Amino acid sequence: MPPTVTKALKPRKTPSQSRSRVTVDAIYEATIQVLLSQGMVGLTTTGVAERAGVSVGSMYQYFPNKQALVYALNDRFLTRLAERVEETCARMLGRPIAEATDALIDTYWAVKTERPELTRALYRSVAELDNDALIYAFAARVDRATTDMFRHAPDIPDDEVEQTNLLLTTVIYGSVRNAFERGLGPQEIAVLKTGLKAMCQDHLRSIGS
Amino acid sequence: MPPTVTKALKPRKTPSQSRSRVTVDAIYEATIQVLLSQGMVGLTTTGVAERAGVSVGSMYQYFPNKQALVYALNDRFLTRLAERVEETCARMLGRPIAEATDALIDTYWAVKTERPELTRALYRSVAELDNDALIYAFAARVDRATTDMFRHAPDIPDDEVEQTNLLLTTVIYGSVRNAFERGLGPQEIAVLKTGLKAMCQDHLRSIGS
Amino acid sequence: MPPTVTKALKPRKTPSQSRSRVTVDAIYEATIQVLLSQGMVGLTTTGVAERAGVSVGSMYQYFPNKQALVYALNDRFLTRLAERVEETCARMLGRPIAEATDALIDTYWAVKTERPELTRALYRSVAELDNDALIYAFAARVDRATTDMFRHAPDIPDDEVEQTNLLLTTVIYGSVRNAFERGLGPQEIAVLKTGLKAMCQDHLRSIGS
Amino acid sequence: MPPTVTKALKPRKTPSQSRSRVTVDAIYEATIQVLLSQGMVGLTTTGVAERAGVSVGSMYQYFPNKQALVYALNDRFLTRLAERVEETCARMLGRPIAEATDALIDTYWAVKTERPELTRALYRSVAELDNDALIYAFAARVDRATTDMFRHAPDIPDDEVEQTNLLLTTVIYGSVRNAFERGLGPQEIAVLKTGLKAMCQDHLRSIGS
DNA sequence: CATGAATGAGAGTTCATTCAT
DNA sequence: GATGAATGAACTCTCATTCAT
Repeated sequence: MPPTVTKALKPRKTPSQSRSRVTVDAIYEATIQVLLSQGMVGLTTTGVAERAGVSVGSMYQYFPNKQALVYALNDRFLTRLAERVEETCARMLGRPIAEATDALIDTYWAVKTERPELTRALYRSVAELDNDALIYAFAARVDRATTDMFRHAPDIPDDEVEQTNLLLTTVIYGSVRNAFERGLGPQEIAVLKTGLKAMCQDHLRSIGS
Repeated sequence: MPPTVTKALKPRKTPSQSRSRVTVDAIYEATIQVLLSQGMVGLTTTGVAERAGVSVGSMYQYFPNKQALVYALNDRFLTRLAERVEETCARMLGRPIAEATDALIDTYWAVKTERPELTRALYRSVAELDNDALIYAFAARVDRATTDMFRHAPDIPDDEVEQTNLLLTTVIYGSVRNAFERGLGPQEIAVLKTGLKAMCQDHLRSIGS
Repeated sequence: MPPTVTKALKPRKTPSQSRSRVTVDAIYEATIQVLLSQGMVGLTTTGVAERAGVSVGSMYQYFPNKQALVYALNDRFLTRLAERVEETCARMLGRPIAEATDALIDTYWAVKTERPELTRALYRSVAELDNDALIYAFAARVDRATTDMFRHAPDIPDDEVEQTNLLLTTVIYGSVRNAFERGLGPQEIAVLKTGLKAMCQDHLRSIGS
Repeated sequence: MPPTVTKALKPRKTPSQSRSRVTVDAIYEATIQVLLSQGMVGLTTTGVAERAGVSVGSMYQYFPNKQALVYALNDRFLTRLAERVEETCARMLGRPIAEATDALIDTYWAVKTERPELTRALYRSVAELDNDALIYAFAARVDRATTDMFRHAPDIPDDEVEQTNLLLTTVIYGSVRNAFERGLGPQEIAVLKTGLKAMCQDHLRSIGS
């Protein structure tokens, strides 16, 4: 059911010259700024270009259309996220499942905490259809990493890996997202993190016996 | 941080005459149809009016502007959701916390399952800023109901109610949402539900001792 | 080899209400004015709308895009032309070929003379690809009429009709067009008309014997 | 009524160095390619430069603006055409008018047949106003040649030369153009050529007596 | 001289909203 | 009240042209 990309959404060219690099980076940053301050609705091409101190024409030299801007942002963000998760999973290969899960939560939480507003802004931007494909792709990528991690854990039977992975990731990702969308204070956030970890541990202990 | 409403978003009047009622309902339904088939981007006033078999002018008789349409939809949906939760909470007043939690999950899950695509469409529509206020309001309302339920549970100390409520609701709402956004099959969905319930029970048992 | 139409080029709706009629007519006339004074290059949607005393939005209510404007103009013009030719052909059914040819030249010449600048402007506008289809269609229509006329002439063998028709129409249409494109004075034009008629007569006499 | 040139349309300099020569030729050829494949609408400066394997900047070294490109193309083509006609006329000096006319038709037809699509493309490009001047100039040049040829024919009275020239050239040029614009097959084209020649001969015989 | 990134005026098009009928 | 034609600000995107490197 993953939707198909109907438009060119990738940057026209990977910028290598220094001048281009600066321009592209300015555009990225401007897109984030505008997205945060005006939201998806207020994200206009001229607005972004202006904020980036660049002409519209220049922008279109690197991004074939408006969607490509947001797409690129999501791509960057998700790539970073996926890399982080993969890193963690690699580091936790062979460790007991409880430890692995804890590490996963830590990693996920950390990424979200780094630029929380950007995270929220991006979640919303996904409404523009074509990004769905991107999301699915990254979900699959991350899924592969965590599944692998769990499969190598010494304390979980092979035939439970899939199911456990599905449950844990769904609960973790969903809870983390929700935690950050509720506009809570840092204290409550901290409490939630501890609670989530506890819940997972309790459950793992319960099925482990 | 809750955003403030800057526009008139409510329907101009509560329609009481029968003819109006029909018109308004047609508009509601048309909005849903368009939202589902075209997404937020393709939701135009003329499009909705046409689908509803009503003139744009008439539509503006009942909804002062485009946002009001989506606002009303969210309002309806959230009201129904809140009522259902409140109902459950009332029914579970005084019951042990494990039972109460189970019932909460069942209720929440049931509401989502009823019109899953509409649910997703609405989630996305929230991107239009002003609906945030609505969401916050309903979150608070539902929170009051669940807190109340947990406070009357015989097996939980008063000073843990707030925390437990925050954790459980965050995890439940987040997980349920995530479960439905992943585009999973019914089997996996069912597995997830069972798993989520188990996790909550395990945790409650753990802190209960 | 006739090109295919790739866009909607026809007016959105045939205007029936009086207000619409006025609007559409104003747009037609404005398009002609702009086409004559600025040429195809200077024909902008806002320019036409302004000249017509109408908002761009209104224009787009009746014409789905810029091309449709020119398309409509060509359509109108060619329809009128075709009707005139068909009329003449009908009137000349059964007449000797010499007379028929003379009448055809007169008709064609008359149409061109009526609004010569418009004629030239339209010829040029055809450069916009999709109008080719229109041209082909009308060429075929007119061809049918003239072929029919010649077939009913008493003084031409059946197996020469096709060829004679092709030659005469090619020469007549081409010559008339060229005559008007050279920017000649009325005197020279008149001389040309006489000369063209004479040429055709001479040839017919020659092959008739 | 001949339009006036408002912009610099000629190449900046006559290229004499060998490197320049190659560049300019590449640009010429690229312009033709693009014109044929994309039409006048798709003829962009960057597109041509790319096809020519040259930077836009370089192109502007040789052609002051976009129009100059098309202008140069027309210039080249028309010059070749004029030269061919002048050649024929020179060769036919003093020959009887019938022969001369036949040769003229042959020449004109041959030029058109050589690169028919280019011919059509150029005809269309003329829509860009300023080329009109060019056309008029060449028309006059060719006219001079043919008039001269006819004036030296032994079998036509001096006071009929002008008129005959006007008629013959108008009919020939118009018919040839039309023949090639109708999208006919080679057979029909051949028939037309024979027919056109016959018509001219018949007429000349008729006025000659 | 060559390059091609940068420019930005201006084009086509959409759509929320109004108001004469 | 109902209608839907009219409005026009705002948006996305193109492309001829320039000029620092």
